[in-house]
Parts: sequence; C-alpha cells; structure tokens
Amino acid sequence: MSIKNKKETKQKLLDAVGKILIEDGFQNLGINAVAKKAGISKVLIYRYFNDFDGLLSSFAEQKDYWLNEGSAFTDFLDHAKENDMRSAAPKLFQNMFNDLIRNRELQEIKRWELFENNPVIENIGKMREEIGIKQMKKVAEILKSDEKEIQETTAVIIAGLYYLALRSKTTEMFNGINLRTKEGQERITRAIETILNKLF
Amino acid sequence: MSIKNKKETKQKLLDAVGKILIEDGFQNLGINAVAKKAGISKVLIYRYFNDFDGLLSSFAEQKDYWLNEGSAFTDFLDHAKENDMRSAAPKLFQNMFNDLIRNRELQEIKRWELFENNPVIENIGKMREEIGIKQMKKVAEILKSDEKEIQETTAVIIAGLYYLALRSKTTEMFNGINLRTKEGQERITRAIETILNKLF
DNA sequence: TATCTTTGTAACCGAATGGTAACATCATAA
DNA sequence: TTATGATGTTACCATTCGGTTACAAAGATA
Repeated sequence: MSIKNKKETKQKLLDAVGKILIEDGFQNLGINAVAKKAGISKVLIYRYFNDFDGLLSSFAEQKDYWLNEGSAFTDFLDHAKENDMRSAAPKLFQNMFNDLIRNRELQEIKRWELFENNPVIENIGKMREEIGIKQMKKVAEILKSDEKEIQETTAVIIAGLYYLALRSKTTEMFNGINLRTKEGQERITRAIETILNKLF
Repeated sequence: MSIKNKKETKQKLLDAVGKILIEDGFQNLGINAVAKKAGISKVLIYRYFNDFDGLLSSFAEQKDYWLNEGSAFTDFLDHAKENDMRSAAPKLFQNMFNDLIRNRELQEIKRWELFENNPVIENIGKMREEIGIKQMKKVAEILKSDEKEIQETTAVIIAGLYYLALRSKTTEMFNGINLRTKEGQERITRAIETILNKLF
C-alpha cells in the first residue's frame, strides 16, 4: 500500500522466499534472487533480518511446517480408538504422501534437508525428528502390536514416501510407476495400505 | 608419467570427477573444480571432451553404475531357485542398502538425480529404470506370489532405502534411528527382512 | 521550519563461475 | 634440421554471487 512500510516490506521478502522455493527450487534461493523476486533492495534483507539465515529463520517460523505436519498426526492419535487404529493407520500415511506430492514448498525443504547442512534447515529437521519419535511411540503404544520393529519399518516406509514425492519432480517413471499421474500415485497409496495391513 | 600424454590427461580429468563427487558432493562439480582437482588446465576439458556434459558422459560410460547395480540383481535372479527365492529376497535388498551406504560416488549420483535434470544424469536414470522394470517382472514371475502389488510395494521399499542412504549424509537420526552407526543400519536391514517376509 | 531517524536505492567490491583467445612447448615427420 | 600439428598453460572475458558503502527520500519531532 504505502510507499515506505517496514512490515509490508518484510512480508514481501518472506513471500519471495516461498515463491522462489516453488518456482525455482531451493538451489536458486539466494539473497540476490529473493531481493529481485520481491522487487526490493537486498540491503533491506541485511537490515531487517540481519543475515540471510535470519531471513530463513523468520520464514521457517512463519510457516512452521514441522509443527503442522505433526498436527494432523497428533489429532489423529488423540481421536483414534484402539479398535479403529488399524484401519485408520494406512490413511495416515496416505495423507502424508498426498500432502508431500501437492505441497511443493514442503517438498523443496525436504529436498534441501537432503543435501545441505544449513543451520536453519538442520534445526527444523531436529524438531521434526523429536516429534516423529513421540508419534511413533504413541502408535506403538496404541497398536499394542506384537511387531517389535515398528520404528524401523515405519522409518523405511516414510522414507520411501519422501523419496517418491521428491523424485516425481525430476522423473516421471520409477520402477514402472508414473509418479506424476493420479493413477500412479493411487498405485502407491494402495501399496501403502497393503504393506501396513500385512505388517501390523 | 610422461609430460605430455593425452590419454593420461583425460584419465586424470575423469578421476577428478569421481574425487569431487566423493569429497565435495555433486553441487561442487564444475569445470573449474575438475581442472583444479586434476591439476590440469580447464581448456583441455573443452578440447578433449568438447563440453562439460561430454566429460560427464565419458565419466558415466566408464563407471556405468546403472549396469553394475543391476548385475548383482541379475546374477541373483539367474541362480535363484523357486524354493530359496523367498529367503534370499531380503538379502538382495539388504545388499542394495549396504552398497548405497558405502558407495559415496553412487550416493552422490542418486542425490543428483533427485534435484536436477542434467541430460547425462537423466539418461542414466532411464537406463536404470528399464533394468529395474525387467528385474521386477522376473521377481514377480519367480515368486509366483499372490501379491498383485509387487511392483508398487517394492517401489516404496527401494525408495525408502534410497532416502535413508542419502539422508545419512546430512543427519544422524531419522525416526529415532541413527543412520550413521552400524547398529542403526542393522536395524534397517532387519526391518527389510521383516517387511519382505510379511509381504510375500 | 529545521533537524534527526527510518526506509529505501544505486553503485560498488572481491571472489568464483563458465568460457575463450593467445601463446608456449613438445614430438615427430619432412 | 626445420617445419608442423598436438599438447598444455596463462591470462583474460562477462556474469553472478554475497556483502558493504554512500547517498537519497520520506516521516517524525523539535
């Protein structure tokens, strides 16, 4: 609106970060790119966020993916009764996969985690790791499954869903499955159900 | 050895590519870096390989990962009898995981596949994709499993192993499992066995 | 109105990138 | 021995990167 407005300018810069992640990928996320995309001098990034990492921290704080991603899981666990747990568990992982496929911003952050040790990204990873462990413990507790390797097996499956979602950006086919079509994605979600049903 | 030797020089440049992948990661793989690592003028890269992509193509041709990675699988399939197939199948995936964890060069190429569409990397991906499909068909054929979703379920598992191997570079813990210790890696390989046994 | 702080931009810096041109050196065939 | 093509290096180019300095414009305050 106004010509000189700190709050608005900061928001424009933060929005530019998200735009670049979606439109250009995290590898093109830099101070110059953000300033250009926001149409604002990069000097203000240093002035308002001190640092490029400061900008990223504010971005992460605003978006707090790791918490949101956990919330759906937590809600589910709170409302799940023991008897409907087994039938609902596959849905949980299916939702996780669908979210990952659709949310390109989150996808880029996961891709980022996978190849750089940026302190900001690292912190997000640690927080999400803690939440993940708590969730798994709760799942194991509720399921009362005789399966001792819940943590390990779910790790493999979750990792698989991450990889498939990320891979869909750079390739169509993986192991004969088209990762970019609804049909291919449904083959994956059906497989999730099959695996979980046989496992627990 | 000799002061002026084209063949030797070309080899030094190709070796430098592998060194950079292992020591610095694919994101630092560039013409200047290769020349510097090889201790050879970058002009010779253009002269001998025409292009940076030409250098990468020669590197890929020399290493032909996608074929090697398939070979262990193919050998296994050729020697497997129907009755020992079920018990041997987990070993196959476990070996795949162990190789990925150890072979940092291959790891970098998989990481590369995951975030860029370099034509050279893309070609490698396509060749490996074709081999993968053939292998999966063979597995399904031999297993004669009533499980209709072999392709889909193995896709999830293989993808999971890829992700865990790649993630181990940037983080220690994933879902409460230490990806960098032998103990953590063994928890994964045991989980592979559990999953496959229950699936097929 | 005059002064001082905040918000903003333009212009520059050094380092690193991919790429090229000019030149030096060696091996060998005439 | 001399000329020629292959092998190799140095020096440069334009561009882009993160980062800084200097300065202008707007708002607030006295």
